[in-house]
Amino acid sequence: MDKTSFFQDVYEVVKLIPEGRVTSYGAIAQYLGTAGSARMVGWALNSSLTKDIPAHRVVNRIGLLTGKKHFGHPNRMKELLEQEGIRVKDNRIQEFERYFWDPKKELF
DNA sequence: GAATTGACGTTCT
DNA sequence: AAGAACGCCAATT
Repeated sequence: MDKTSFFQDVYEVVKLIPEGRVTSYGAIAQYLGTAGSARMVGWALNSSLTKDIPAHRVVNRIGLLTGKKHFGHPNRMKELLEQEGIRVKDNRIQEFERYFWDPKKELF
């Protein structure tokens, strides 16, 4: 095993997120066993922007598009989510619980 | 090398 | 109930 490729693990999980689904930083962090370091997930995704990682499917615990500003343009993230059939109001995902994809439940 | 910040979340006050 | 503080760990300055 590597010396904790936290980032790479995050990429794996995010890439496994089905279309029309979303997850939260904490969920990924907990799945990786690094609960509490949800911030690192954000950092990881920051690097994922230049990769093939659909980071727009990852939001904070309340379904708020906190990282929209990192997509180059604030509306980019919202547009991407809506393209997948997810209803987004301002910066908040509607029925977040319904779209929530928990790796601990789906993958575990 | 120390201090600060950051796409969060939990817990204490 | 609402607000403030802390913890996580890496990257940037």
